[in-house]
Amino acid sequence: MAARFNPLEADARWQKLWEEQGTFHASGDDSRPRAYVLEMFPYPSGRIHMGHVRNYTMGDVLARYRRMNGFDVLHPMGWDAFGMQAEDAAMEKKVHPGEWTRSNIDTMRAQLKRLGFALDWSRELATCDPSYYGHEQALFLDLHEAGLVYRKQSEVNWDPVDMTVLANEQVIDGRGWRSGALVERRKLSQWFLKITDFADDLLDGLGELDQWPDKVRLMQENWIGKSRGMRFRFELASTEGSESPSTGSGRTEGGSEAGGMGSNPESVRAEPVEAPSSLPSSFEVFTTRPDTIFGASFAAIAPDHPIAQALSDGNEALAGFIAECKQGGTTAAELETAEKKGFDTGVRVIHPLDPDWTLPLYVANFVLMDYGTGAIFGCPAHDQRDLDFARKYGLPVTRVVAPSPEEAEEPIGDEAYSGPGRLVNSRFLDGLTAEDGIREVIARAEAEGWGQGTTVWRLRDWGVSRQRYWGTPIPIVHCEACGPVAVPRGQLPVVLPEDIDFETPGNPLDRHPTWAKVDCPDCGGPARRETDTLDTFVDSSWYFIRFASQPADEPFDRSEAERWLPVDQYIGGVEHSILHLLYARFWTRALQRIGKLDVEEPFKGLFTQGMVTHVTFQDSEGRWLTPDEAESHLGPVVRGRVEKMSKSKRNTVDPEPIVDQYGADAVRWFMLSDSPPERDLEWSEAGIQGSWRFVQRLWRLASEEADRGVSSWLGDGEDKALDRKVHQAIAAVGANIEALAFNKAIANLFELTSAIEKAAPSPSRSSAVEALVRLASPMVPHLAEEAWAAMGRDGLVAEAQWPEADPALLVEEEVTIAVQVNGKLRDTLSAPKGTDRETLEEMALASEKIAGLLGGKAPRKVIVVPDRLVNVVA
RNA sequence: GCCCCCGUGGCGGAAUUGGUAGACGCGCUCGACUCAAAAUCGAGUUCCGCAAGGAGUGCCGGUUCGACUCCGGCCGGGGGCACCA
Repeated sequence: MAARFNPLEADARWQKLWEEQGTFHASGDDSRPRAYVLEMFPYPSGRIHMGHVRNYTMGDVLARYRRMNGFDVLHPMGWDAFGMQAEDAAMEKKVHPGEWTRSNIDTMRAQLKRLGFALDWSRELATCDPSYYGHEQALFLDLHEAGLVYRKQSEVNWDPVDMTVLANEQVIDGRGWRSGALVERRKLSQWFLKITDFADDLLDGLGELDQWPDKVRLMQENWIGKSRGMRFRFELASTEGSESPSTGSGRTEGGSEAGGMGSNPESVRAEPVEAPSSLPSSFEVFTTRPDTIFGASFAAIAPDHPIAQALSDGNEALAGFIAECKQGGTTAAELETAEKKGFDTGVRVIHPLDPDWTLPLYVANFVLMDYGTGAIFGCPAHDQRDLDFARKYGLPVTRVVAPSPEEAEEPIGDEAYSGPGRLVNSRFLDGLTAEDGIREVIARAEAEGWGQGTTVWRLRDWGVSRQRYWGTPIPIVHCEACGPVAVPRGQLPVVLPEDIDFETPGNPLDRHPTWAKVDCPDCGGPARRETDTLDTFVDSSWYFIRFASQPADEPFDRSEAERWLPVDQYIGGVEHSILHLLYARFWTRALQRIGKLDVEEPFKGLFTQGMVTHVTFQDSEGRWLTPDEAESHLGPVVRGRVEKMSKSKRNTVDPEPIVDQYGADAVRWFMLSDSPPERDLEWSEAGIQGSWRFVQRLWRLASEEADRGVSSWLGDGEDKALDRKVHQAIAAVGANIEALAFNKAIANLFELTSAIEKAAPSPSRSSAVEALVRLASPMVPHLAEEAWAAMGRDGLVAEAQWPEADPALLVEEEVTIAVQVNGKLRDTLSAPKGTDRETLEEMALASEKIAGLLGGKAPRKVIVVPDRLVNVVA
């Protein structure tokens, strides 16, 4: 038997055999229980990186483990193949996005295959293939028919140089990430999916996802952002008479006389301005704290609120203020330090619970048009922003919530009080708790008709239009006569044209000479195709369904898909916690609502793995160096932080040469060892070498056993201690794989390996080696097959049974009992498992050390935990 | 600002319901084999101490016979969200 395991030769041989035999094809129609294991499919950006290797290795171990435990396993792979990078490449390298993408897919597929993943390649799909996106277009039309798709004008980030819409993530400090041009807000007609229809379901559904990380559920909960509260109307006070507000005060800086128009001589001779006639007589505000309504001291509206717009007509000061608000930076840091600014419009509004009480109306920079109603009432005593604002503009601050009756008149200082308490200074609400107060005010508002209880969501409908070429064409035709018309099903897929040009910025579909020109499917008149494509998140919102079932003539077969779904274990990066996972959940529920698929949640179990990190190096001028460069660099080198592998920091490690050098198994082993899978894993040369040594160690053990052959069965009889270790390892490795605690499963395997190495030859030892090979096979499958064959076992270890742990062998016969005095360890003793309390106490007190420490005195108390410890309280 | 997670040897990290802290790996030290090296094997490796012994899971306090684990208050690191009314 070869002294060393040679992965260069063995890996390919086994990979070929698995492929030829279809070892990892999902059957889907036999009697075995089914398991669907899925990792987030990759974007074909060029080459596989270590993050992929880690992600797919984890899924692979689980998939192989499930197969060995008698499951029919679906473990597919595909390509999230649409996206902007391909267009960027087209512009930079003058290659067609499709060509670039497909060639990347070929490269990456070959790289993945070299890692020996137990994937069902017969189900491979790429979202850029018309045989995929054509079905997506059909589903889009299904949702459209069901009223879950609509079109509306919406503001987008427009890059005037690249002539394209940018995602929020592509706007950096107000500029396009590529062109550097100042981004404009433009109104465009966009297609939207009604995800808000499902807001409550998506929120409630989180409660059922008990196999999801709490962190992800929390992030989705915050993203959906449900706020219960009340909407109510403020009537504008009459604008006639000396209180005429129409010119506004124009003050944007603080003044103590709030709304003190009379002091401004200009206002006296102000012409009666037209504003009131074009002004609505009332507007709505939203609040989560209707109980604090008697603490109101002002109302404020967003700069782009219709009333603000109307008032700014002919009021230059206000128009200027509004313009100023729009210029503000949008970065987190800028917002945090941004000053609360307002503009007193001079208009007054009537308090809904007291017609004689009016409040000044401000336009304020911190009120957002796209949340709630774009208008608020300010209650400075109990909201920090309102308090800052009130202090600045000299508005009254009235406490209406007090933690105790004694503090009812306690003035508010620099901090708003948002804690619990009872209502004060609030007329009929006095004495109520906040909750009761909220209920009471809503009840009264609803009875009197000026407001109602309501729920406001942070979640917005999903805008799916992208002014891009490399995406799924939206299957709609715009007819001059009929408006937007769905492309008839028989004409799907709407295929992207291949002959396009990227020389000019903008969407090539728009400029294509013929593609968009069509006849209206309804009236036959002249029409134009929708040239926007779908957000690529749509592509990834249903690929897991297509994996489960892929008929040619429809997106999926319902009963076949339902047999596999939901995905039992989904594994991927935490960066997809919100968007991808929320969209996929929405899409699945939408399909359920329209009766296409009876699945509520797509992913039963979710696991988010950590990143692969590596040290960074910089030279004296701050330039990033690769580890190789750092070694040979002549000047001083600064060893930087351990960071996520990235091209810009030059600390990436390409998996392929590593596989060339050490083989797939060593790489896989390293990806699983050391760090818990949810945390970051630091790549290191020492680490991969350690893995390589283990692979060889395992091989030595197996090949020695194979060489020894039948003679070992004539050995020294059973080795009970080793048998125990084997069965404990069987139980532990299995439990740890199921818990996705791969690092612990690895530790179990190390331990078993050491135990076997130390054991003398015996039948026990031979079967221990066989068990070890089976237990390690999900992690190091090539080596395991090689060892399995060398030991003369039939078939593939990939198809072998996972060994069964004998419960009788899981417990030790002799246990070590800790003996403590006052909780401190002083001695240990050995006793048969299950020794009774009295005996253990006697044994402990008989110990010389313990007797010495007690100094002849009787213990005050003795605590005995059977099979664990005796604690003597002196 | 709000929310969440995490602080354990030189390093990555183990530790069922509170019950022998440091499993396992990396690194390091010593030894064996070797002309030598690599590979491999053996022993050791929390800290202080020759030892007996003592201290020890970010810090301070509490509950308990007993706390890495539970509670309160700090400090430090990471992540998410954000003028969300």
